[in-house]
Amino acid sequence: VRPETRLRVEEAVRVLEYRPDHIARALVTRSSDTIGLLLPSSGDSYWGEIAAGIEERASEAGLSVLFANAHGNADREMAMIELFRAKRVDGIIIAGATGEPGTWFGRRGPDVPVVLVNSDARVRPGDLEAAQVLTPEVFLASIAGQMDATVAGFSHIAFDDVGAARLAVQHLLDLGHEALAFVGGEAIRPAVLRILGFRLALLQAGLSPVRVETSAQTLEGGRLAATELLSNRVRPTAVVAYSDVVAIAVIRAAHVLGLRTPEDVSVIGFDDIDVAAFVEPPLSTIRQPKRSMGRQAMDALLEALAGASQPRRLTIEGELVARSSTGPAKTSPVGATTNVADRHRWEGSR
Amino acid sequence: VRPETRLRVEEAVRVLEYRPDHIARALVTRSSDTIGLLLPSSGDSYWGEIAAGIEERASEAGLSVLFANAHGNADREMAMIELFRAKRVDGIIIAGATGEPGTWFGRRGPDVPVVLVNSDARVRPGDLEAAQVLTPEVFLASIAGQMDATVAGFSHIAFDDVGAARLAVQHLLDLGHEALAFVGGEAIRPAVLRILGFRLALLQAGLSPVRVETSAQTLEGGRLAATELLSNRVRPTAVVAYSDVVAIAVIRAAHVLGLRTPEDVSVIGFDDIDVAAFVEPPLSTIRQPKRSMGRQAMDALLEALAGASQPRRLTIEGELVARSSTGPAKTSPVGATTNVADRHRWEGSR
DNA sequence: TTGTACGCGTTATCAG
DNA sequence: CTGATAACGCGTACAA
Repeated sequence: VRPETRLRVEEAVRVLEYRPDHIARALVTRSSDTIGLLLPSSGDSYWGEIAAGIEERASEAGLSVLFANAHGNADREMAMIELFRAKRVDGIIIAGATGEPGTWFGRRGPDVPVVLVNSDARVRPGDLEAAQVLTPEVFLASIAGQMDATVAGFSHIAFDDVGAARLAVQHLLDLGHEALAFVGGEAIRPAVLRILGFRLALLQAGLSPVRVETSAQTLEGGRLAATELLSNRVRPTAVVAYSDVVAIAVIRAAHVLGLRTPEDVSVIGFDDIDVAAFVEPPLSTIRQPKRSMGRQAMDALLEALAGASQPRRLTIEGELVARSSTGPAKTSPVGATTNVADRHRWEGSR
Repeated sequence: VRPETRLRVEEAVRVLEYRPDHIARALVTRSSDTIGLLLPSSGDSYWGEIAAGIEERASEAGLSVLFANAHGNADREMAMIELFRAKRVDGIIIAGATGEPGTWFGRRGPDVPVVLVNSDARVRPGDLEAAQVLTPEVFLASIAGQMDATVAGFSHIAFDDVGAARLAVQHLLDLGHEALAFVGGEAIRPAVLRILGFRLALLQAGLSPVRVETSAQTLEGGRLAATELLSNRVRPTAVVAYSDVVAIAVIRAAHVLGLRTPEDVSVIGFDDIDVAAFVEPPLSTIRQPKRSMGRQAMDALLEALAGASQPRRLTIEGELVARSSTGPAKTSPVGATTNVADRHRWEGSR
């Protein structure tokens, strides 16, 4: 370009305050430089962190993000995906999906790359019960095929829930605990898998769970479930909570019942949300690298956008963060252990 | 439309899987049915809740939301506003802005409606010191004009920080406390205003603050500041923390120093974030209706979009939620009160 | 009621 | 290297 012309143009840009119109550009290039992000909810620091990682990476790559909350509602999830497509987004990231991926797109399949975060598939009715009753190996096998099928064709960044739960149990075992219970988590995939990992690890150690008490994965739900569990005559010495949020509720419920943490009952959670280190006592937990997972989800989408033909599958491992809500098991408080042993025998035999 | 033709069209829609192209539509209607949302960060449950309220209302109104995190960086803030305009959003909501609204748009002013949430203006260098040193009335007057000027032309939904701080102090006063300190909050507007309300309320009661210890508004920042404050020989009997996050850090720091809450030191925060009720002890706080504020911000934008000529100004009042982190002041532990009284005299006279 | 032409602000293509 | 012109898919206005 002739320098003189260049200057004249630049001057014109200045006085007219010209800015390229991305809408018109998108119409002709058929690319909006925008991705769609669907979350269960943005008010929650867990999904918020994942969203932050996604936005961060997207922004680096020059993409904007259109976001919506699905509120765990499969219909709304579909509607939003439809909207994203109408808005001609270049790609879609769906976190914590509750619907059935197979139904999201019509006969021709997805017309834009899709990456899933922690949402491999819908839990089928009965899965939660199956996870508690079936032999873990049998259940794991049955679920594995189902996962692959429903998620076929999508990239997927998933936390290793089974492995994380095993880590949690192992930590408690190392501290000498033998009477373990699981609290919280409804019929959603991560809960099913954490319960599974919990049972698997216990089985390997030759133990049976004292109890698996499911509940809504909220503070209130956790409180209710924990109160129920801990006011029982036969108490666990340690509880694995579905999440840090539930763990905080469990500690609180224990406190209300006059039980100290970790002296009377150890509690471990999952996720390592930001307040975990600052509650009283500081929470032991299995850390989930949320921000990094968000970035990796965006990386996978970027790859697909760049023309990768194979969807990317990534399993993210958790990491034990041992703080103060877990401690050594009391050295045989006679009466209690007898009861617990009875309970074990009963649970193990059904 | 003739019913027969209608059916023929609908059939065609079905077989071709036709969906209207919002991009092409936006080009001609000059309206993208999308708004831009700029947050300081989405990983944080405070802004996340506000975002949730905004998204909820926007969705009801049939609008999508394009979001970005500014990370408290004024340059990035400007860049994102620029991007939003290039993408032809119908309106912009900016939460927790750190930049100078006057510089966001060129000579001609904003070309789309803008609503601000809790971000009336930039704090000028010196404001934080002024808030601590000046007579509150003088400072308040000086700041009021400045706020109106920088925010002129924008709608604004703002939490009443001054009033909220007065509520917090009043609560402590009612419990018999006389030695109060403020902890946390850097040179950002809400901190300046909360410190102001804190001083104002104390002044009216004829008291002086034991200390105002500023810090980053993070768990770590709060911990450092509180440790510094509480390891001093002259300790307050109650502390007003900049936020719930800081309050949690203060309680933790107190605990590490062997101080019990609320027996040795009462602590109150602001915001009522979701874990506030579940930390140990449950936090007393001034609740901020975050989700509702988000909805109201969106309402203001919708109003402007509908053609309202006047920007909407809304001040949202806080609400005291008294839980267990605050308790009655100890009835005159002689040695301590003498010291505190001395300190008062010294502080008041400077 | 139905069909047709034009323009929205770009990019891409092709002739000068 | 420059300048003109044709799409992109939709709304709108007007003619048939």
